[in-house]
Amino acid sequence: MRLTAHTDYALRIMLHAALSAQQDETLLSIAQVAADHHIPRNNAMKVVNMLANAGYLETIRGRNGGFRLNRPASGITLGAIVRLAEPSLNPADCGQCILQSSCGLTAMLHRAVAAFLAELDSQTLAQAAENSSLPSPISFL
Amino acid sequence: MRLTAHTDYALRIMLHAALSAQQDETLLSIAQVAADHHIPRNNAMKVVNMLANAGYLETIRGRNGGFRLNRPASGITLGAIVRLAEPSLNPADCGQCILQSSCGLTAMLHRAVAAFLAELDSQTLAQAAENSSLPSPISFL
DNA sequence: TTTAAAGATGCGAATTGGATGCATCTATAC
DNA sequence: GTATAGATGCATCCAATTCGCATCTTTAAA
Repeated sequence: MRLTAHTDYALRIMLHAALSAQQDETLLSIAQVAADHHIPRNNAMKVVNMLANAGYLETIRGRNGGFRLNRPASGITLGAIVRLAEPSLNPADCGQCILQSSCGLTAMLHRAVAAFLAELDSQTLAQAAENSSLPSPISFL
Repeated sequence: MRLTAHTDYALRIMLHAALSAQQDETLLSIAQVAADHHIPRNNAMKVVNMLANAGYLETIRGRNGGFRLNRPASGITLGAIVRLAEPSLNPADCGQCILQSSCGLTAMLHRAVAAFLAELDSQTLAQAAENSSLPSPISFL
């Protein structure tokens, strides 16, 4: 019953981007955000890339590049981020089970996952940001 | 977003025990159930032990021993089994996060997990058994 | 036009939780 | 007393995940 580290990172990075967007239009650098959150730089890159490919972030290459939210935080749900980042949303692998189709558990598990995601779908990144704040200074080596 | 194999096994074994209890009072043997479900015998033992220690199963040692439900299937929820078997119900490890207490995500994640478990709490093993049936013969090598 | 900064991407190593097997012990029926 | 079946601890293995390295592309500044 755990999310992968990538999903965790994705949520943090998106929240960070949302909080940053509240203040100004400056770009965030992957390296800086990774350092701030103690996330390995390469992992942060992969997560930012994934989020950018999905349209949630805008990335600008080259010197003075970086990334920022690509659309309003009010239009992005936490559920969407989790769905994107999580490699599997099947709590169990029923493929080899002898009960197969005559099993009352699978339907139940699906409903439980649906409830989990529904809860996350009910809150937007903007709402999550309202209840959050970045420590200042954000970089406190 | 996966349950561990042990949790999966626990659900299957409990369902199996419930279905078996519907028919007669005979004991199930761990070895047999493990073979039926293609679960490694040692793992099945550990799961049965865990379930027995938690009071869900009764185990009888020695020759002609085995196990069976220790209380009515109508009084056991799927949520209870999952809570028991799952080693962690924290979808993310927030321990080292710089956002710490000023993070709007943790509360949300907790609510999502709560929704997941609530859904599983809403159905009993007896109800799950109603929608299930063991293949016959159960051992079909 | 050269250089430096910053993102993009693929590959492979390393780690770590989980799963499995082995050995041994205890209990009980026959 | 012996065979069977569960109880339990230890050791090993395995695979998903995580992480780092190397290399490439892009773009702004010098």
